[in-house]
Parts: sequence; C-alpha cells; structure tokens
Amino acid sequence: MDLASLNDPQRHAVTHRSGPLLILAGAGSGKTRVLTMRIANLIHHGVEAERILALTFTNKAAREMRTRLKALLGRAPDGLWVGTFHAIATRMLRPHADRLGYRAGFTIFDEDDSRSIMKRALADLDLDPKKHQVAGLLAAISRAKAESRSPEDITGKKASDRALRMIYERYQALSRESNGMDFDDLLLNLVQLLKNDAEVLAEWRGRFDHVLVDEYQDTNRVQYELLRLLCDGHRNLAVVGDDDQSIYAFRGADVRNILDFGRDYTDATVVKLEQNYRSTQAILDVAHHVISRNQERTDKRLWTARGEGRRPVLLLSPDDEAEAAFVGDEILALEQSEGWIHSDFAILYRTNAQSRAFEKALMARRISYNLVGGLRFWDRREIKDVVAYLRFLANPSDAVSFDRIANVPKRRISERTAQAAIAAAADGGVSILEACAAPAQVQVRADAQEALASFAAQVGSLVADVGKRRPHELIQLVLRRCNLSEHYDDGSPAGRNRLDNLVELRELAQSYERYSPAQGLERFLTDIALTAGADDVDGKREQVTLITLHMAKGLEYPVVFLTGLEDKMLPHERAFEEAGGLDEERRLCYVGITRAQRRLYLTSASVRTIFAKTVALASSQFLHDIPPALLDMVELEGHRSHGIASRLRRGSVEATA
DNA sequence: TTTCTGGGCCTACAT
DNA sequence: GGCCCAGAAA
Repeated sequence: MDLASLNDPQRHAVTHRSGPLLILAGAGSGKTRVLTMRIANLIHHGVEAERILALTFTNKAAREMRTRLKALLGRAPDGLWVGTFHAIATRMLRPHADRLGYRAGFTIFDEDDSRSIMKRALADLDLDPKKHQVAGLLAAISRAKAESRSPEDITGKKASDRALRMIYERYQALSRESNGMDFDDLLLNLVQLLKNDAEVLAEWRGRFDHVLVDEYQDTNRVQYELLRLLCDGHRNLAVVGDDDQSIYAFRGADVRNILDFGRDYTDATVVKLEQNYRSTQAILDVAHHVISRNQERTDKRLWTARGEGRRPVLLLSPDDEAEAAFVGDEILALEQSEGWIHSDFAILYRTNAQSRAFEKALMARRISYNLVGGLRFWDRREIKDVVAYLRFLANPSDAVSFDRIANVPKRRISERTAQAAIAAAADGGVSILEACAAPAQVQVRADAQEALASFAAQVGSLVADVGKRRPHELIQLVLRRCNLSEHYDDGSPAGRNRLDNLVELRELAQSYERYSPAQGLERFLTDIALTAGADDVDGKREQVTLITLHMAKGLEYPVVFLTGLEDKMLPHERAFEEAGGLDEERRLCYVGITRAQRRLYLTSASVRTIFAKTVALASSQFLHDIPPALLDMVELEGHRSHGIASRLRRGSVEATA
C-alpha cells in the first residue's frame, strides 16, 4: 500500500491504530480513499476482516468501498462487513426477529407502504384522513423514531401530542400485525433489542474490533446510540464526515453528533483534511465565503494545488424559462468552443419541480439528459405489483401487499372485501392467506367469499415454490399463474412499456442470482427494499445530469450550474420557519458549489412559475455573501434587479437590508 | 364492481 | 401543473 501518496493528515488518519478517531473531511479531500486505506491498513496489521464493520448511508458508497478495497488488497475483502446502516441493521435483526414479536421473513415497508398503513390507522381510529395530515403524521412519527422515541415517550399533554401518541401506537400495531417494519423501525428495533437483551448485546458487542462510519454528520440519534452500543467496549470508532455538508436534518440527522464527538470521546484523535483535490481555487473561494457565514461549524478552510482557474459566472435572468435557455445555450457553446461533452455537465436545483424547465430547454436543443431521482424503476406500478406478490409469498401476513394485489388482476375483490379479509385474519390469529383460503369467517357476501377463496387457491399454490425456486423463476410463475402480462398489456405503447419493465425485472433477478447465488427470495426482497435512488446515479454516457442538491452530495462534475438562487427557492421558503433552517440551506448551497471541478455557474431568475402561478423573487441572500470581485456577472435583458445586480456593479457587498 | 371526471390541494430535500 | 380522491355513471 502506498502511504507515501497521502498528504500528512491523510496518512495520520490512515495509520491511527486504536481509540476514537474523528476525521473532518472537507469536500473533495479524498475521504473515501482515506477510509478504504485505513481498512486495508488495519488488515495489513493483522486485524481480521470479519472483525471490521464499515457503515455508510448508500449502497453506492458501500459498493465503492468494496471495489476500492479489492484493488488495494489485491483480493476481495472476504468477511468484512460493509453496508448501509439499514442493511446492516436488517442483517443483525433477522435472526432475532422473534424476540421482538416479529417473525422471520418480515417485510420492509417503503414510504408508500407507510402511507397506506397510516391511512388504515386513521380509519381504525375514526379520524379524518386529510392528506396533509397523513404526510405530517408520518413525518412526526419518523422524527420520533429517529430520536429513539417509542409511543410511550410522547408525553406531551396537548391534544395534538395525545393524538400523535395514539396514532403512533396504532401505526405500530398494524405494522406488527403485517409482520413488517418501516425504515426507521429497522434501526430503532435493533437499538431497543440491544438495550433490552443482554445476550444479543453481548453477541454483537463482541463481534467487531473496529467500526468505521462514513458521512457521520448525517447520523441521527438512533444511529448514534447504535454506535455507542457496539463500540463502548473497545472504543475503536473511526468516523468521517464534514459538518459543513450536513443536509439531512429533515430526516433526523443531528449535526451535534459530529460537532460533539470530541465531547463524547474526550480522548478522541481529530484529523482535518483541508486539501481539496477536486476544484479550482476560484471555486473554493466562492464556497468559503458562503459557508463561513455559519456560526456553528468547525474551523477549516479548503485549499487546492490546482491553480486559480476561471472566475465563476453569476447569471441574472428575467425568469425560469430564460434561465433554462441560457443553461442550454451555454452547454452547446462550451462544447463548441472548448470541447466539453454532455456528461461533463450537471444542472443542480433545490426541488425536483425545477427540473421541468431544464428538461424543456434541453429537449428543444436536442441535448440528451439523465434526470436523476425521477420515477424510480422500483416505484413503477407494475414493478410494485409483482414485488408485492413476492412479498406476500414470503410473508402471507403482509396486509399492505395483500391490499395491493388482491384485485390485480381484476378478481372481483372490492376494497371492502379485502379489508374484511385482513380484519378476519387479525381476529383469527392467522395469516391473510389462510383467512382467504377459509373465507367463512370473513364478513362479506357469499360471492365475495368465493372470490377470496379463488385468490387463495391461485396465490397459495405458489407459496410451496418459495423455498424451491429462485427469484426470477418465482417472478415468471407469478406472471404466468396470474395472467399479469395480459393484465398490463392493453395494446397501448404504455402497456408495451410495462411489459418491457417486467422483463427487465426478471432479468434483474437473474443477474442478481448470478451475483449472489446463495441468496433466496427473502434476501432479494430485502435488497430491493433498501435500494435507494442515489444508488444508481452513475455518469450515464453522453448525457447532461439533472439532479437535486441533496442527491448531488458526494458527486462531482467538470461544469456545474447551480440554479434557482433566489430567496424562497434556495434558501427554501420553509427553511425560514425552522430553527437552524437557514444554516442548513447554506450548507446545501455549499454542497452545490463544491461539486464543481473546473467551471461554476450560479444562476437566478427574478420571476418564476410555481404551481402554474407567476411569483416574483429576490435574489438569494447567499449571493450577497460572495465578494463581487470573485464573480463574472451576466445580466440578461428583462432581469428586474431586486438588489443584487446594482450592488454587484457598485462592488459593494455590505448592504443586505 | 369498475371506470371516469372534476375539483381540491399541494410540493422540499429522501435511506 | 399534476396527483389523489370523492362521487357519479355504467
């Protein structure tokens, strides 16, 4: 291993032997390299691979770590535990599901599933399921779980707190009844198991000698507790992160975890990685002026040996359409004059809705693009249907999946009948499949009972195949037995497309089996459930990337357009209401800027179409923090200055009234 | 039971 | 500007 290729702080982080270690890794400072070399170094010094645990937030990061380790070690790092928090937690939980009141083969619910459970919980409690309520309640429960709080920990006396507690309880009861856990449950249940079960705690605490965590600034309370539970024996915890890139507070991430690491572990070694290997100095200077306005941050400043580079461009345009047109034209111009290609460019924005204008502009110019984070493959209706079949086969108590497939294809099973079957199963203490097979107990008309029985006959016959067949064969069986191909193919191009997707699903299962041959249906379903949108972002050939700021974290592009720099867009309107909201938006802006390698464009519009209505916007307050001398300004005709342009022309950044 | 349509309402970011 | 839902119609 080539330790000489590292700079001093990097080498320090890699060779640190034992005890708590905090690596403050600025954007583009080579943290993945440090992390993987650190693991390789441990192995070199005799630590067994299977006694090392590395935790990430995305499968992509885990995969990359594995690949790089393989290159470093000259062989696959067999036995090493690398994975996302959720995947590792699932792996630790599965063998002990019974101790938590779940059965092996429990389903992992996605957000859609959670919504449908919430609706059922509200119906049970005779509450009005107004849509915003559902989303709000789910967010509140998710937040509670991220903070490691059970229903009984919601102790507020306000009516809203009492309601939340009741709904949270009901939601959990229904999930358990379906033998399923949502994303938050995976972590919370594991932590509670470790806290309450000395035997299991001893098992896992003795399992690893070294634990490493990537993106530590994104950890929440439960993840923090999990790390303490696992590491309090040996204290060999190495975390890598950047407080300046903490942008997931909305899902419970707590920057305090990284800011207070030194307080939690008073003997911690702290290493700062400040040399940047990605961007030009001109870009880093802009980034610095934006982020340094935040009060609560560790003190660091990125520098590069790459040279000054071109001054970033600030575009002031009249509206979102002109903004997008400028970006499209600029891409063509740069390709023409400087030889860049499509895949060198990324267009970054705060909200997914902003992608539309860019899609139009790029399409008009025949520039092909890759829209990241649109409708995922796994979110397509036909895919979710077939996956629901598989889930129901693996877990015939799964009410969410049953509800989804009961009448797909049409079996004359109404929503009311389906709910009655679910209720009968719960009352009788049997699985839903069993309830359908013996429908006399289900409180519906005779013809509906018959429909349930024939559903049970059709689906039940497949259950026997679960242990014997591989996932792709099961998919094929489901498609054939239930005539799903006919059901989806209505002769339209859209129908054709759905069939293609189903074929793709089967092929995907096949290649999965080739990749991990020993794994059965259960593991296949787990991996599907824990696959995130960010996992399949890759530089698609010859396409411009359209991506949100959140999804762009960790990525880099030669030319970056950071768009929608207006107050209420970035920073987002909602951020003004929450404590710390503006700091978080500023970090988001910082993340965007630091994605750029060679060229950076900051763009804003004075008028934007939101919800089909035209709204006037002031330029982003973040722009006011950048000294004008650092930027080249382009002001399009029709731009109505709300302050920034004239200030820039005067060369003053003081006035922010 | 299934399909169609109009109106309400939102939408931040996402493992 | 699109999604979801309620209510009507077949």
